Amino acid sequence: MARASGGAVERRAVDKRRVILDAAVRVFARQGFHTCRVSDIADEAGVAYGLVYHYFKSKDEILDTLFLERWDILLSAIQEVDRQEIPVREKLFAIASFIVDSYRHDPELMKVIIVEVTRAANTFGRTHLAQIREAYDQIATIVARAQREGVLRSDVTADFAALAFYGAVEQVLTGWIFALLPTGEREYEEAKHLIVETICGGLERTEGQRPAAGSRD
Amino acid sequence: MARASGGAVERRAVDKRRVILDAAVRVFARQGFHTCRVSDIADEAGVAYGLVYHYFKSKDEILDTLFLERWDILLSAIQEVDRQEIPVREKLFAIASFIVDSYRHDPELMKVIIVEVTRAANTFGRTHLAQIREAYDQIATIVARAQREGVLRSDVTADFAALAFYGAVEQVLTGWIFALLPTGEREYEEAKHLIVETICGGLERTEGQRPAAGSRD
DNA sequence: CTCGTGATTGACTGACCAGTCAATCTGTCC
DNA sequence: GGACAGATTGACTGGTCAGTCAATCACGAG
Repeated sequence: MARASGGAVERRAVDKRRVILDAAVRVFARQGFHTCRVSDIADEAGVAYGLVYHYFKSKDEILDTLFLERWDILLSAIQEVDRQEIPVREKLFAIASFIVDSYRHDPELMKVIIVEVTRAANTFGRTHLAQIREAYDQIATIVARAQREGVLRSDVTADFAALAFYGAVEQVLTGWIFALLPTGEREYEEAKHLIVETICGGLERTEGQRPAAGSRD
Repeated sequence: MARASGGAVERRAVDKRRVILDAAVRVFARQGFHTCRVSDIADEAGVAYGLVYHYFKSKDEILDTLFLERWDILLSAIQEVDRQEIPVREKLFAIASFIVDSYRHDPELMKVIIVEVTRAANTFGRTHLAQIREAYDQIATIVARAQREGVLRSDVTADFAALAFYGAVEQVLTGWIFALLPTGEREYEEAKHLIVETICGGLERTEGQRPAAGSRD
């Protein structure tokens, strides 16, 4: 199937699959995975009900696909960041930036991934626990190296540090998703700095560091 | 109904309601709210199907009740902590302790609250967003006061600090719930310190603070 | 003993919806 | 043109379950 000559056919086929996936993002974001019907996705995509099952084995597989597509990109991005020869703080900033920018670029997709998979570890995320853990582990690796180099304190375990970092990021996205936090270009940039500042620098006022972003004493 | 003389009747009635609620916790924890059937709860409680609807308007109302009961206690606990005249760090430690101990005392209930409500803001938590926000706000208030007193830095907003703190706590509980993190008495105690240490002190190695692993000031 | 009220029972119903499938369409290849 | 393959359609089925309800029970009061 899909011989070299059949480019046009295959292109069209791939497109419909994509159309369905994109529609699913919108529907999941709007109604939630459990609440929506497969027919809602078909309607949103402007295709017949049955076509959804031509391209996907089940409703679950659609969410699955959406998550894995995006999570793989995230994992690659973290690895890429880790390869660079820059200070931890910059690595963490780069990771926070990547995730925040993902949200900026496609809030609906990120909403689905966070709300329906990452934060729904019971229902659906269970299947993907390994993937999610992989992200934690990569971050922990970055922290552990910095600890060995003496840049980060060692009495907070790397695993725990990764948890706290990821927790802050997820919490911020969740805040945006449910409008607990104001959104906007400025807020996105600010959040990146705040996350890294909080996790690396800590909340307590110290002598050494007071970079004060336009602040007064 | 429930005349003064009818103590025994009322007691029995209240008990069955409680039996159903407790059974629901076990069932929700084991199978998840969406996956379980009302008949599973009835079976677990050892009562007839219909009795569940005698005490609760709907399946949702059971989860509702469970969440609100517990969340009210949490909110009171935070307020109580805030009333005390102790340093921020100790206040945050007390809050972290309360939540960790809640988990220690009743992991199934906390699992249900975290997984099915708090982390499931889309499906169910939406109804309780205001309650959840209330907890954030109370924490933010504590941070804000400490900022005014000059104990905490002011370039990280109080709202954001609360988010990061709560995020760390929730992330740790989630780690325990899904066995990403080892559980046990020692781990529970350790977690309380790590959360506060990370959020207040930050991950970076500094001159002033270096309370090596086992020690306390 | 009898009445009444609330507790308790579990069979039943009505709605919903994921997934199936047989029919039809579209385009390619020879 | 004919035949084949995959794309596309949407009506239909089968199973699931939340919630209802009429019947029965348990017990206190008079």
